[in-house]
This record gives sequence, C-alpha cells and structure tokens, in this order.
Amino acid sequence: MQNSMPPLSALRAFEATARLGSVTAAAEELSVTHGAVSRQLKSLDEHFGVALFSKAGRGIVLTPHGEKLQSGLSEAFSKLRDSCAALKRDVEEAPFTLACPGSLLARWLIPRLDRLHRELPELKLKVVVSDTEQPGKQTDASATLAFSEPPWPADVDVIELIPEQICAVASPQLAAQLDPADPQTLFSTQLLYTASRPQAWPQWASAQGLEQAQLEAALSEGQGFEHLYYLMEAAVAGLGVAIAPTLLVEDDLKSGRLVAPWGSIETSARLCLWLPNQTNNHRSEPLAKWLKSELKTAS
Amino acid sequence: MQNSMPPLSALRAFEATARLGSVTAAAEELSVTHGAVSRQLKSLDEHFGVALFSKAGRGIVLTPHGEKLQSGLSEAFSKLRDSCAALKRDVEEAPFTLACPGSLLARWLIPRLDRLHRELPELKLKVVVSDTEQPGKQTDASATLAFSEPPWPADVDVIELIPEQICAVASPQLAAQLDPADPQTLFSTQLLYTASRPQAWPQWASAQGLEQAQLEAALSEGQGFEHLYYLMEAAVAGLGVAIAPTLLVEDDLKSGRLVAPWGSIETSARLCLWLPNQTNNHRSEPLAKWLKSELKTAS
DNA sequence: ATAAATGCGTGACTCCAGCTCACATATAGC
DNA sequence: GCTATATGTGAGCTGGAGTCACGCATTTAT
Repeated sequence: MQNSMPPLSALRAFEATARLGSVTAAAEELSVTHGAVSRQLKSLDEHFGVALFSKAGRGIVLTPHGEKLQSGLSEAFSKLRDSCAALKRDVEEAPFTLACPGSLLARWLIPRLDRLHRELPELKLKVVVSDTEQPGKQTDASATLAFSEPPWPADVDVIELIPEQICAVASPQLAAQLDPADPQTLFSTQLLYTASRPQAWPQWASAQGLEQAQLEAALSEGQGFEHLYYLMEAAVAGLGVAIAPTLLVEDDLKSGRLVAPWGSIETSARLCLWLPNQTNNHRSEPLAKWLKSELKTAS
Repeated sequence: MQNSMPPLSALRAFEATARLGSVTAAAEELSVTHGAVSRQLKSLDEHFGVALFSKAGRGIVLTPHGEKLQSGLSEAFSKLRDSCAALKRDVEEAPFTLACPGSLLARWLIPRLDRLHRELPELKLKVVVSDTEQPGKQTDASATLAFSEPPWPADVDVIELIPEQICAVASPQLAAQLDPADPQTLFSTQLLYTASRPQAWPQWASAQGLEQAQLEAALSEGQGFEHLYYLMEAAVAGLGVAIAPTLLVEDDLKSGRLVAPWGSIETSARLCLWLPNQTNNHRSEPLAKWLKSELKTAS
C-alpha cells in the first residue's frame, strides 16, 4: 500500500499540469523550470507504468488514464490547500498578545499603540502587563517586551532591539541646585529608585566615576518605590534625583517636567523582544521591525 | 496562495504522526528514522507559526491547531492514496497484449501459453498476431516478441532474449541422401525458404563455407513460401531442404519429423521483446524474465 | 517557403533538502 | 537506583530535484 505511493512532488506537478493543460504553465505556477516538471511527469509515467499525457500538436493532453488520476488528485490537492489555508488563517487571525512590564507599557508603548495598530493591523495586537519576572515564561503571551541582561536562555528566541540607557533625572527646581559638570553634587540630594532595578544607581555611579562607598552611603538614605510611576511623581515633586531608563522619561524631558543634568549612560541591558516558542516568527518579525524603527526615530 | 503551501513531505509526515500518535511509528511507516520525521514536524511548526504537537509524558499529543489540520489532511491524503491505488489497479488489471509473428506464435509460444498463464496470472496476458513489420510500431500491443537485427531505434526499449539460430532441415528420408559431413550435398536438392527471411540461406551458406555463386544458382531454382507453416509441411513432405529458426523446429527435430544434418548456426539477429512505450516496465520485466528462463531450459 | 515563436524532452551538471547516525534529554516502569 | 522507551538535535553525507542549454516538433507570421 505505502510503497505504491509515487513521490508527492510528482503528483503535485501532475495535478498542476493537468489542471492548466500545459507543462510550462504548471512550471510557472510551481516556480520551477518546465524541465523540472517534465521530469516529474516522466517519473510518474514510469511509476504507474502507463502514459498519463500524450502529445497533441505542440502541447499535451491527458490520456484516459491521466484523466482518471486527475479527477481524484485535483480534489485531494484542493482539500490539502484548503486545510493549510484554513490553519494559516486561524493562526493569523488569532490576536497577538504582547506582554510588557507596566512601566514600559504606560510610558512608552501605550502612547504608540494607536499608530502600531494602524500600521500593523493584521497583527490584531493585544497588550497585557507581564506577570512574571521571567520574560520567556509568560505562556499566555505571544511575545514579551522587556529590558533584560544577557546571557539569555538557549531555548527561547530573544531579539535585541536597542541598548538600555539610564539617566538621573530631577525636577527643574532641584536641578538648578546641581552642577551639570560635577555628578558629585548629586549626593547633596536624596537618591530615588525603583525596587525592581537595584543595580541602576551603582551602574550609573560607576560610569560617572563616583566612589562606590559614597554611593552606598547615599543609597541607604535614599528612597525606593514599587513602581516607576511613583518614582516619577516623586522626582517631579522634587523629592530627590531618580534613576530611570532614558526611554521612559523622554517625554518628561521634552516637556520640561524633568531634566537630566548629566545625560544618559548605556548599560549592559537591552530592550528585548522575547519569543517563548520558536514559532510564529513571521508575525513577530514585523513587530520587531516596527519596534526597531520606532526606537530609531525616537532617539 | 501557492506560497502558503508547506512542503508536501512535511505534511505527509505530520499526517502519519497524527494518525499513529507517535513519531517513531510514523517514521516506521514512512521507512525513515524518527529523527527525519521530527525535523519535518518542526519545519511544519515553523511554517505555520504554531505548535501542532505538544509533549505528553514521553510521547506527544496534537494541539487544538494540530487536530484541526489533521482532520483535513487525513481526508486529503486518503483520497490521494485512493486515487493512486485506483490507477495502479486499473493498469495492472488491464490485459497485457503481446504481439508476435504467426510462426513464432504457433510453433513456440502457443505450446507454452498455458504454463505462462499459470505462472504469471497477474499479467492477464493476451496474444495477438503482429500485423506490421516494425515491431515497435504495434500501438495496440503492450509488447512485441520478434526476431530482429540490431541496431534498434533509440526511442523504444528492446530486451534481447537469445541469439537467433537457424538450421537447414529435411525429412529423414531426404536427409538419408545427404552427407552430414559435406554441406555441398545440399545442392542436390531443392532449397525451400520463406519470403520473410530472404537472407537466411546466404547467411547459412556463408557460415558453412559454401560458394555464394553456387548458392544463388540453387536459390533461383528453389521454392519460397508465404509462411513458415507451409515451409515446414513442404520439408516434411520431402520437397527439399528448408532453412528455419532452430527454435521453431525443435519440436519437429525431437519427434523425428525433421532432421538437421548440419546442425545450427548463430545469426546476428536476436529474439527480442520490444516495448513500444518506455512505460509499464514492471509488467514486462516478469515476462522477459520468464521468457529468458524458458529459452534457457529449452536449449 | 521561409523564418520566427512556442512548447516539450533530455544530457550534463550542481546543490541543498532531507536523510542517517550518534548522542542528549526526558519520562515511565521496575 | 537502573533500564527501556520516546523525542529532540548537531554534524555530516548523499541522491533527488532543480537549472541550463540545447534539440526537436509544430504552429503562426511574414
């Protein structure tokens, strides 16, 4: 039974040729040369031990045997195509769920969400707040957007978007008391930070050439917040100098609610798109591309 | 539409795996290793951008998407298999028509036809008298059995079975007047021959070292017959010495109706099986094999 | 008639999809 | 614990399937 099945590619070539009535046309449909199709047809003839086409003028026509085969195959192949198309449609019409930390969601993604929807409508994007520290483990999300540091686990796809930059920000009033040329003046204020990024201040300080001991002393008198939202409000209120990803405070810097006296520094972390399963790449690729271009124009 | 079709072999691997519920079992059915199937499944996952199987214990189960695809594919593939099987059955159940010259048919094939039918029943052999001089041109025959000389046209398959042998035969009474050691004594009798093989006597005479001029003189006084049947009857009746393929007079030699005083000589012709179309080889191959073995045991 | 265009078949060559092999990993049963 | 079963995967090899170029047959245009 099984050994009686000819190569499937030959059957496909036959079906296309029979349907179109031309080797050349079938070759075009299958994106190969007519020679390739011709060989496939010959191999089918040999497999079945009977001619399926005969020459007619400069073209070909089906023999009775060929017609019989065609009538069955065309049905089978159209069912095959339908099944694949149906699955593909199902997959593509399902919403693409992007998980994202609340701070990134609120301060960067949501302002761009409308344009994203308009420019990639076929994604049917839904966004959710990521509920775990491990970006790859979010099983109900198609992808996760997050800042994270290499190395990444081998069993997930991680697309690097841009390096993370962080900056120290303060209200304009407070900044007026600080020296843009001397980061040291920072220590005259209270240090503000989020609990989720304890390494931010040390990284910044080390990049600015500040003493580690002095920083630690200042940090112990500093103030931590649960969420970036509160941190920003505290900074705006002039409670002290906050450390935050530059990407998330750009709007505040532009509007003048906050200033960053000493500029930004780059960290070893990256803004990444995590793809938990190795699959649905063609849906995530346009998203990754969009994110990259969006991040490029913004900077 | 077309570019959305995944590789057919991957679909077949998926269908088998889904049907059997096991990669290993599918691999066995497809006569490949489980690794090969595993890769095909992975490529399908990537094509559709969705997992079609998920791990369950040490085996696998279909995901909802996988089940959906399977339900369509199993139908399509069974239709495909049915179509191919139906065609194959049609071809194999059609009678195999063997064309053959009347003399060969009557004096060699027919006596063996009963055994041939019994030993190759699936051939459903029919025999017809060939109606053309060109063995390959018999369009209504699946194959033609005939003596013929190389070279053969390039567009037909010709299977050589055995070299042709010819011999000069006479009735025992007439042969008593001839000298087995001296072919020359032949010329004391009338030469008998068939119109279809004018070159037989010259070939035989040349092999026996007889003079060409003497032969031609004798031939001009000889007697030609339309068919081998009449030639044989003339020889049996003692009208003269006939020249004929050894294969076709073996029974007469064995029974003593005729004798061949000077033995047989080999000619450049061959008993051949002509296959007009390059197809149905698997049906003609057993026949060719049978013919060869039959010819070997007979000699 | 002659020339050009169209369509199919095929020899020679190339290349990569798909296979095997071997090993890794994970689960089930003892 | 150990063993058997089942799937995943890196490395490497091979033959099937493709391309190219040409030949042949037929149709259409000049």
